[in-house]
Amino acid sequence: MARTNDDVAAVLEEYADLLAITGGEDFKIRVYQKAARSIGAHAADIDGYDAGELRQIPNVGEKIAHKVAEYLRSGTMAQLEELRGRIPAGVRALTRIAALGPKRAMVLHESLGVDSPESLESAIHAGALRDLPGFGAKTEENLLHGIALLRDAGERVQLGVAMPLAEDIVTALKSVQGCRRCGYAGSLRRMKDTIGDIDILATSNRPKVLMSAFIDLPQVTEVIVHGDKKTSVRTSQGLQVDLRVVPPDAWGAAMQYFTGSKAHNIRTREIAGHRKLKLSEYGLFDADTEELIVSKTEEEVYRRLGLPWIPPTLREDIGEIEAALAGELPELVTEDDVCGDLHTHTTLTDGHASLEEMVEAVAGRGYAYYAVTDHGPKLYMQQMTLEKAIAQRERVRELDGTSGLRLLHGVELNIDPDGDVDWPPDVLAGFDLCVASVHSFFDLPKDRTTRRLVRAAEHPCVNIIGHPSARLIGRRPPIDADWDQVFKACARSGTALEINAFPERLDLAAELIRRAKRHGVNFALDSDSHAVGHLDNLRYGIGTAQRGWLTADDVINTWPLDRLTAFLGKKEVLAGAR
DNA sequence: GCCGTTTTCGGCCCGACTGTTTTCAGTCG
Repeated sequence: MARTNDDVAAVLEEYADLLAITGGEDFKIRVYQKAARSIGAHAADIDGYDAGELRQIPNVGEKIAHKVAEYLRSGTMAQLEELRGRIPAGVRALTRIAALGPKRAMVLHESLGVDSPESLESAIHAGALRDLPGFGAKTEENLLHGIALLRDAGERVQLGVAMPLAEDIVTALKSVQGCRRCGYAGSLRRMKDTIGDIDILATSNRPKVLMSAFIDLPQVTEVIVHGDKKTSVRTSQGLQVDLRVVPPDAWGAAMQYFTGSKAHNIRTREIAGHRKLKLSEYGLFDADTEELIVSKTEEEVYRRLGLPWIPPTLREDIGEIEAALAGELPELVTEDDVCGDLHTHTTLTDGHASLEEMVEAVAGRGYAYYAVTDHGPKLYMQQMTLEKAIAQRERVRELDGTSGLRLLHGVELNIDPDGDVDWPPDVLAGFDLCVASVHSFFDLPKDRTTRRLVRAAEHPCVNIIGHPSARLIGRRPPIDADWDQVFKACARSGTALEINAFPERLDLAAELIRRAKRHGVNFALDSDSHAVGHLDNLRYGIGTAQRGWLTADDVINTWPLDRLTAFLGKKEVLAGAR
């Protein structure tokens, strides 16, 4: 479910951005950002809260509580509207360009009238930035690069944005009279890391009623086309949503068709052709007589093509058809296989929930074990110290075993440019597990980045390389490394690669997961939670792992605790033997 | 604008890099 909290957090972030662009006081901006994060991280849904209840949330004081209460009542805030009136939306979009913040965005707007990434690109090509103080040749180059990066992300939104929206729409449509079945298809069902538009499929004996209900949904701001079989709308986030209604008996064939991918469908239609069959969204037909053969379920459709049912996350025509024909489809890892989370944070560093709150939330998830891995001291802004880590460890030991949960005390180390990490081995040996991640120096030459990651992987105490490529979808490209060398080092040294489930990371990405798997690497599927609500993000990591063709056996946190601890302990044994 | 006191005002995660300057603002994590 898309939560009110997320809406409000987005609105407060927008307000903070607009304050920053208009030259607002730094501390004031930060307070709005902090309040946005606190509300986003607040465990309960704030829908219906009054100002008094809102004030109970950390970093929400009198002023912000009233603004948020106003938003909850009326759907907007007067002061936000005032700023929106002064600053074109495109100027805020400028700050999404890497290395361009609010200050220089405003300079560009005020002196050159730049009001979108596109107009900035034109201005650069026209040489308009040459005479602007503070903008040199290198800056122009960086800005063009940033604009290209933004364009590559295009109009697509992150999986973590599209999924809750699609689920809300499906839930709403299922309750409409006459609706028999409803579900999402397309790249969302294939769990791609970004989504261009949402495809929703339904069967109904009253399609007109369903379509009317669809265009009346509160999320809809624009109707693009409106018919009985297909209706397309745009939502307040600018995302297009297509609803297609098919006859009840065509559900399976339509689901297969609209799930795609296009490349996968071309292959399935080819196979149909070879068998003198014709496959469309309405069913599998005899090519000569046009007689319907099957259409009710996807399983039937695939079976009549001589194939087992192929999981949507594999349908990219990258070998799944061949594997299916050979009976060698992988038994994909599922959320039910996961026994614990191995990378999470608390308020000791940059998390928003205390150790106790996180543990309590996890206890309800049926995990067998759970690791707390706050940042090490090298991430200076977190102000971690060994004393704090040891105090946390004592508390972890006290809580261990409550609610049947085995607690592991870990740390997320920072990998420096040379591949070194925060603490010496004798300190690290005191942790149950060490995640090590890249948080800075993203632009090192490829050979240096490779050495850096290989050294980290070969460190006797590092068990998991966290978010290995350090990409931020639409904002920062992956670091450049000779990945095969890195994967070999991980396989050799018994270091797992993380699949970080945070929607803006999804790192490793599916393609690199497949490559790593060929080297025999193990993986850790982690939420990297900084709040209770983030624990649910794990499902996006599951989708990514499935797209990487992983089975439960590939993933160390599906293993029982004794096998996991043996894996974590093996590194030190290896190190001791050296 | 929030928080937490030394209770009504002062401090607010800290350090480093980049590109532009000629001593630093802007941006980032």
